[in-house]
Amino acid sequence: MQMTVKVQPPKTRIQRKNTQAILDAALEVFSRQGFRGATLDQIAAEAGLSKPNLLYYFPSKEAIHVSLLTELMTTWLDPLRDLDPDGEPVEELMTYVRRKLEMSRDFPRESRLFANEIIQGAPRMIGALEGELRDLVEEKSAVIRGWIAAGKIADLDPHHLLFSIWALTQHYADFDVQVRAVLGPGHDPLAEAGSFLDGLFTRLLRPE
Amino acid sequence: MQMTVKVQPPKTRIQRKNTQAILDAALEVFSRQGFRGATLDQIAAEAGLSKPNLLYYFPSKEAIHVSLLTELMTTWLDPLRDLDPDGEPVEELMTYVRRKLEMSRDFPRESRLFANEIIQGAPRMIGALEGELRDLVEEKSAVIRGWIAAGKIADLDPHHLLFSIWALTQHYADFDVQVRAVLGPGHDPLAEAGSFLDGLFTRLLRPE
DNA sequence: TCCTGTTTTGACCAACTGGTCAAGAACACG
DNA sequence: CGTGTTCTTGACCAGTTGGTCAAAACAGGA
Repeated sequence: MQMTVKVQPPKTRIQRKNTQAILDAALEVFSRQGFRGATLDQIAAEAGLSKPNLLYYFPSKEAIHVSLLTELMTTWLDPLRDLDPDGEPVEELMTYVRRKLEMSRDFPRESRLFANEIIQGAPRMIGALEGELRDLVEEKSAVIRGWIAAGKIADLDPHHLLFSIWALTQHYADFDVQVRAVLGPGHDPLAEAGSFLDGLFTRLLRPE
Repeated sequence: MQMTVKVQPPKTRIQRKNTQAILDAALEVFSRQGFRGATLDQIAAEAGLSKPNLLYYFPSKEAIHVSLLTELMTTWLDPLRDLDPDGEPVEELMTYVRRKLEMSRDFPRESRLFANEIIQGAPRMIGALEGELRDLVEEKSAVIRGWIAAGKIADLDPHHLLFSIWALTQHYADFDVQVRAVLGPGHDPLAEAGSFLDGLFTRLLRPE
């Protein structure tokens, strides 16, 4: 029966290959078109499979989308999870910024998938945002407040500090087209962003 | 004939009222669902009109979308246009930041419409981005470089400075759902963002 | 009041959408 | 090689989509 296919990690070689191809194709299409704008035909074509074949591996369009979002939520938060309370404060935060920017460079489709979901009102993620994400942010905010109290970094609202890191790094993935249009050819947006954000957060975090 | 309706600003009272209702409804729907995800039925329902009646005022779904984007492009760039080369540099840039944040507060749907279009790869806006927008950015970048050379503000890449302003302010409109989920109840995200960004850009722009 | 131009709509259409199904093709393995 | 399982697909379906059209309802000036 089919349950095996979706509940547990795929077993056979073919299953592994095809579910991966489907998720990859779906990421491509969903990240550009959003959930409603994407069609199973597009995803099937992109994956090099027939539409009924897609639906052999996933029970519905929604299931593919949810599968992507679930996987994303975990890996997306990893860099923040790694923020070490016992590390050197400025260095810890700068590392976080750099890792987030690397993710914009290496996984722009994932970033756009996420952006699409949020802009839509996060119909399938609101739970995770108010649960997992909120808890993690609360935990790390406490750490940051500790650093501030210890005079290690400037006095900034931890929530909005995190928002600013998200906004500034994800912008280079989500608005990539605009960034490139404005910069014109002969630029490496992500490399430039690297040194710009390095300077920005160095200034911002430095205690008075 | 119909041409009159769309080419020139509507003439009769009814035309003015209905085209406005349509554009407003379309903004609501497109900004949440993106172009492909939005349907004429949704827009018609939101506008309180029948679908054929929509198509009496606009020749197609695409025409409504283009109409919104065109209007948006102008008003969206106004604050940047107002950046005064002869003003006090830090004050000019802070004013720009504040106005952009006000737009996120007062026109979040417009911000999301724009974000949707860019994330999709800007199929209907790439021209404006590489033309109008790029030219304006180039002009203002020169102004900013002048301010830097005069030692009035810190030495920052003008392009990426502008990107950072866009990213930080629009984040509060586009990712509103996430911001509220993380902050929880009892917060006024936009107000807090106001003072946070004020502090951020004060530190950032201050010459060493 | 009547008449002309404007506005509105029900009925309709072809293309597309997510999803089903039964039957066939490919595969694994004794 | 045979056979049970996994994989693949063409044909199909009902609901939705953008868009058309002719006819009806309406507005407002003479």
